[in-house]
Amino acid sequence: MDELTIKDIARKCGVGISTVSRAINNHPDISPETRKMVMEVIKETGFIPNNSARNLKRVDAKCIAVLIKGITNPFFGPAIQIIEKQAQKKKYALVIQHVDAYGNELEVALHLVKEKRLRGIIFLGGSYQHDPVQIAKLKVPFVFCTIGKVKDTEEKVYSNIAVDDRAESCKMTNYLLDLGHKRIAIITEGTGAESVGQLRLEGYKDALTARGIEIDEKLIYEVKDVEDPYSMESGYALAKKLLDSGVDFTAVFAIADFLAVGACRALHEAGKRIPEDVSVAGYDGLDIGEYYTPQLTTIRQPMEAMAERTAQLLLDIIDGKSKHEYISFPAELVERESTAKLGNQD
Amino acid sequence: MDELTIKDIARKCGVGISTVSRAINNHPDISPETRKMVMEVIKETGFIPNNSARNLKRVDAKCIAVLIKGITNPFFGPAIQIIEKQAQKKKYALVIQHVDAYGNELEVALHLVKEKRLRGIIFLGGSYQHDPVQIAKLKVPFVFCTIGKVKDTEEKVYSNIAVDDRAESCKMTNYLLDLGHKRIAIITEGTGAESVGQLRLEGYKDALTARGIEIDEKLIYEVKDVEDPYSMESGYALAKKLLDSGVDFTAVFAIADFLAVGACRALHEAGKRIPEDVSVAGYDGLDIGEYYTPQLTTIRQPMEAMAERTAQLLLDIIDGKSKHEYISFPAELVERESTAKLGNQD
DNA sequence: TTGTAGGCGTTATCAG
DNA sequence: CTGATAACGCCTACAA
Repeated sequence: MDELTIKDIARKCGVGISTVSRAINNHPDISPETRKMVMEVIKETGFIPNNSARNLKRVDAKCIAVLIKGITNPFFGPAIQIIEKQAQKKKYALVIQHVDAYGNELEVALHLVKEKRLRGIIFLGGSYQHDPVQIAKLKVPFVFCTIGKVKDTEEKVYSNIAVDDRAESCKMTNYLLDLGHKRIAIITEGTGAESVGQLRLEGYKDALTARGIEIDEKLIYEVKDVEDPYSMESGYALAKKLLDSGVDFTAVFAIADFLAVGACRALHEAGKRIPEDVSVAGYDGLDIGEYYTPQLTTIRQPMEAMAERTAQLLLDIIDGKSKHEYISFPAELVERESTAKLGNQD
Repeated sequence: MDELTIKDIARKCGVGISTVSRAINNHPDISPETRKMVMEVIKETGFIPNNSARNLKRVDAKCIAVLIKGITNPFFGPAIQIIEKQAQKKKYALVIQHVDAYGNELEVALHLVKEKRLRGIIFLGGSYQHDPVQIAKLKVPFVFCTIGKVKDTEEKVYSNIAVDDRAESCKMTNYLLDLGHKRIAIITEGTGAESVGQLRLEGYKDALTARGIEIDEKLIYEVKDVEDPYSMESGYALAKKLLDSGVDFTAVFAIADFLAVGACRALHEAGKRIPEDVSVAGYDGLDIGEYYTPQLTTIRQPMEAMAERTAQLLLDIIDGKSKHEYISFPAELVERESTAKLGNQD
């Protein structure tokens, strides 16, 4: 009596096992009364079908997964909600899995596909560079969302939906340059050569180079070897380093809003006013940027729209109604309180 | 050739199925050379055992789960890391599952126990009131972490590790009272009668009542019917309502740091200085409270210590080395910049 | 040390 | 419409 199985239910109902199965799975060929009776007993006894057994046998589970990089990244919160809704609308089950910052999401995906019978996968965040061997092994359609660069091969084997991180980063840097800043420090993330942090750093360099400003390595700070590379703590620590270095700067571009917040605190503690003494810019468009004082100038990624498109695209591909695509979304530079013209502030 | 199974590996190696299984599962009775050979083939072919099949058969999987209330609650980030480490130390696999704010975590737990063969469960956040029928159905040991009230029955069927929300909330209210505030607005969460929001509200009332101050319902604001009840957005909206109501107040106690941040913004926009015009207090001890300007006075829960104790307790109970316990952790009132004496500020 | 056979709980495929 | 029965992929006695 420890674990209830479908057999017990069948016996209790005085019907065959398959009848119970049919009732559970909303199969058409079963009489309404029988179904009702069976369902009643199931409710009474609190029977829960064993998912492992189902996954093992089932071939056509309508199920997709979303793998999220980072245990607890608020950036993806709204995206998940939206994907959930889209999946529901098409009657797909959705499994949500977090992958920690230094984990290999493709690896996790491979395992998950074996365990559940996934029809498709969405990757939220993470690396844009993956082992082609692993990519080849992943037989179900998948789409990366929010993940920058992508090698444009002739035959697309996956989809990608993202903002052009390099260009947007360049845009923000140009914005700061237009405000008159020349000594712009950047706080970026350097966990690996294949993360958005690198793309955003490149965009920064692009902008400076285009204006003929030499890139000063003393103004580049990279988060490394920490559990959460996009934390306020990291931003704070690096901004402190920057301040301590004594190097001259009038603006800080943090490639994530959280980093920007941390940087703001460090600057504040050092007696710098924002934006009067130093301008600070972020990236992502998190809520906190709106509620922080000063409100953060940032690059807002259209997360909702991207998530919706991602889910639709994946579902369409599964249905054979679409091929893989690389889609670039425009981001918006949101001017707020944390940046100002050099020498003529606010 | 679509899906590799243990049989294929066995054939490729020219050994029996069970030999492969033994190699995979680190069984003792297998010759080192055979194991090595098998493992090599597995690596080459990229074979991944089907987890569903394993779960179905296995009885002694060393696996526990942690269920987290809220899709993306940064509050639990550090806790998860710690639990992960403790589990690893004891060679337990850890399944991490998020339950959305309005989902039933016990329900999810029941399903998970069936699917994987869990030895125990940790609940992070969520309701403290559960259907006794469901509780009874959950046959594996489980411990609630961070979840306030608990009915003290003679025979404990689960464990609970938490701060005394009611008392701590009372402490914070008293602190504000001691600063001279009498008109203290509270922003709390009212999603259900069984959440920590209610406990904290009670603590607030306790403090006022003890001082003979009448409770003014016009000062009580509850978040309701939103996807994320602990958001800055909610705090902002309620603080705005409070301001618009024209009711008199000199302090705001938000029962979560995020709510406090939102409230701060609303006050700031209304031209109120913090803490000169209005004191604001939070609860939880999130990072943001430290980096926000002004830094938030808050109740810091010892999340790390609680998480560690939680994991240890659960593992001990599983090993039969301990019985269920209700453990209360002390929280710390952290005085920072957002609160000040009434009429004699900062 | 290794291989064979049976079964975990379900669903799919058949006959009735 | 319903009920047996054979898989699903793996683990585990048990036999060799």
